[in-house]
Amino acid sequence: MSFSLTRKTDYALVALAALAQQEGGHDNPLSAREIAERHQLPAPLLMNILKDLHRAEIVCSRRGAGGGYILCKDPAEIALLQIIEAIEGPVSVAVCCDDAEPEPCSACVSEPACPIASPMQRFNELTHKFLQHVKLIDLIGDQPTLIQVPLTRTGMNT
Amino acid sequence: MSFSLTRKTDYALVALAALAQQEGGHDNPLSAREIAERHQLPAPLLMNILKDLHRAEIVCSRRGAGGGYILCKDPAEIALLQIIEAIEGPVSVAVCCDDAEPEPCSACVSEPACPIASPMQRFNELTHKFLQHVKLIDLIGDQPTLIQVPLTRTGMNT
DNA sequence: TTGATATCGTACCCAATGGGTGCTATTAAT
DNA sequence: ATTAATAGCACCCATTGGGTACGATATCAA
Repeated sequence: MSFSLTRKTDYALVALAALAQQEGGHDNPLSAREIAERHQLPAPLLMNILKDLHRAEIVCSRRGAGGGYILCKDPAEIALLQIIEAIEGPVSVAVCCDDAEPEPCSACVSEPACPIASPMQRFNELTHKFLQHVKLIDLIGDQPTLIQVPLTRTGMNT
Repeated sequence: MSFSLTRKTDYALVALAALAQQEGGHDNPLSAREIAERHQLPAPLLMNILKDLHRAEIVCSRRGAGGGYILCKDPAEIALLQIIEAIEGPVSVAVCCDDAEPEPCSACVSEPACPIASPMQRFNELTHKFLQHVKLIDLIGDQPTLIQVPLTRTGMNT
């Protein structure tokens, strides 16, 4: 079940698609409740999700009566990576052997040249680039998409 | 923490990398215990993982004394999708609105044209193609990689 | 034939976390 | 002032991923 979007991210995409289709721009925000009712989603949860999207500056909000959310960026500018990280936190695992990570994995402790490091780093790289290339518009727009993910070598410079 | 490989898949990659580097082919299998010790992984868990890889026919096994596992395919032929699915089960979520799924999601119940369907289907499509394009050799080999993931439109034929 | 070494299958346990709720504070329109 | 909305908490529960245990089976070697 891993390596798939969580349900919360699903909901986020639903909400973002709704916001993208909403007409009227800044003068016509869409409330969380409205979206929830329209798509039969649990309202309080969707509220939390929209809060997260707001914190990540993917959507703008207007409080008070008649308020709601609006998409403050172009759907072609919003990468899926942003959305996922807004909802679920940083996308990465096995950051071992990474400079940012002080604690190396068990394999690194014993091995001078950790054999996990590069495969894992490479895959994380790939995934990041992949998710950065996929934009919101690719998922809700009409045009077909071509994603190119080049993997330049890092580390393992034998 | 979602949309990342689980630790078990990490271990699987470690094991597969070890098997790929193993010399001697069918006459020189590598035991689970050997791999576990070499990389400081929990042995019983790694055994289970290798069992899964065997069930998925990614590795071949030889029982008994002097036995172990060998990579029975070319690392250029093994897609990451196979590995992940072998360890963690089918990679897909929100299969709603899919023919295979009898129970539609909440949104589909209410909406004649489910707005989630296509974004989710598209993303699953993308992810599948992505993971099919990434081969084991891409993660353990020396050459840089270029992954191209074309997304042809499906559904939503307005 | 016996023992040692492996995998094979299955069942089980525990901690982490994703999915979901509730409450209070704040902001804005009427 | 009242109502309608978001903002920020803190909390709960069921699922599942990470890890263990054990008995069965297969193979090599003495």
